Amino acid sequence: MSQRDIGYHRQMARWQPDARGRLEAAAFELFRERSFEQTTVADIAARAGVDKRTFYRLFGDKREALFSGSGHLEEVLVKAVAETDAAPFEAVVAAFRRVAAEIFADRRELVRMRQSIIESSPELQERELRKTGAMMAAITAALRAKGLGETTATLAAESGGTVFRVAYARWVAPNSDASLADLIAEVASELRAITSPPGHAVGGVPRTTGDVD
Amino acid sequence: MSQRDIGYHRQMARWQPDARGRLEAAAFELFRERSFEQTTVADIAARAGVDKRTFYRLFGDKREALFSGSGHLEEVLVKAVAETDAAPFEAVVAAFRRVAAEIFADRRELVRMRQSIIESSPELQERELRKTGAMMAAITAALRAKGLGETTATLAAESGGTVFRVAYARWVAPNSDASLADLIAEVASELRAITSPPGHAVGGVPRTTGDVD
DNA sequence: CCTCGTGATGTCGCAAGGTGACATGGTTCA
DNA sequence: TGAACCATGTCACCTTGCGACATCACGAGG
Repeated sequence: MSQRDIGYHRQMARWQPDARGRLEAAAFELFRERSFEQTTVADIAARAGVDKRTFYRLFGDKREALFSGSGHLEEVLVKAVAETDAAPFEAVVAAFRRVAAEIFADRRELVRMRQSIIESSPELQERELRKTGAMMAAITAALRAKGLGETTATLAAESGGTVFRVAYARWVAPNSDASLADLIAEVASELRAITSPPGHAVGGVPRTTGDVD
Repeated sequence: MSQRDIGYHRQMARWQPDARGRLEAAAFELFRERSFEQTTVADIAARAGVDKRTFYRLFGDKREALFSGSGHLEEVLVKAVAETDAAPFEAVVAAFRRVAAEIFADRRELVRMRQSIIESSPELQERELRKTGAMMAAITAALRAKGLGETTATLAAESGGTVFRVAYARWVAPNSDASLADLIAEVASELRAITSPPGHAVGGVPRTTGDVD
């Protein structure tokens, strides 16, 4: 069943190395070939040459195979937020622009494929929502660690996240060619315009101190 | 097993009426008594006096039993947004204040119980995220129907949603007694403060007027 | 060189989520 | 009276996920 007859080359370990990587790759391929729903964990394991049980030991559940990179992303984001000393919202936007350049910039095609997989499955959409939610929470925590109040921190993190999601959606869209970092800057500016006081004057906010708890 | 000795009063249908309502109630009770994970669909069905298969015909999946009201909520929200003619962000905030008064105001305790159930289960959290996401999409659509651009509509809807979520979290919190509508107004004003243009020379975004698609 | 422990895997079995197909029996209308 | 209807119950089955136990290469000692 598995490949026990390998072992004729150097290392010659009992099992081929990087089971995790092979499983991620197998899952990605299969989700594209068939769909997420029509791919069985057994299928993924088979293509990766391991047992179904091994898949679960490495991933927790079928969806996780597509979200392995989110940990790293969160890490970079939190560090970026912690290191800057700009105002909360600006700090978060800057952090997103940084990951845009450091992590996403060179992977547009890959991101597009991944996105199309996610969009085809409600289950994956839910998981993505949870992952981004966790990232927002991490950013909020990082902001709070800098002395900000709960509400201010949450609002800054969530708003920044909204800006990122909108920019990201545009970036991933078919005929888009602008850089993600630029799109983020644009969207952030639009958000400022939209939330500026009812009247009109997009400039000076009429007081409304942001004094939080 | 099912409903044994009923049928002595008027209608006397083959089955007790409102299977859906009984299932929702049974689920709510059981999720509180044990937890979501430790409650089986079979348990819920048994308590409601119907078969497991009936549960699935009415709900789609186990989580759905807790989110039946979201349809109504979305409906009211969309209508409120469609009927006003205020600026986008203000329109969304106003819509949320309306549902706060019309739907949530009298149900704080129930909402608290429900929230504690959701917070104890990752699966339910994911589902809630998806439901709120769907509501934001509906609001975005309502805004677009009024002639707004995709980005503006999305940003207004999402920002309004963020304001609502933060206010809601405060409202549901243990020692809170302020009204949800008031909290929403407060939080909205804080968001305006946070996103108002950087003091002055912080991070002037390069150009990028808020010109939407 | 043998032995034992360790760790990543494979095997087995099973509870629970979810679904298709078909059986049932009140209700309604011709 | 009878047929079409329709919400339910029944049954069989697939898949997800997990606990428990068996394996076996590899490394540390004796």
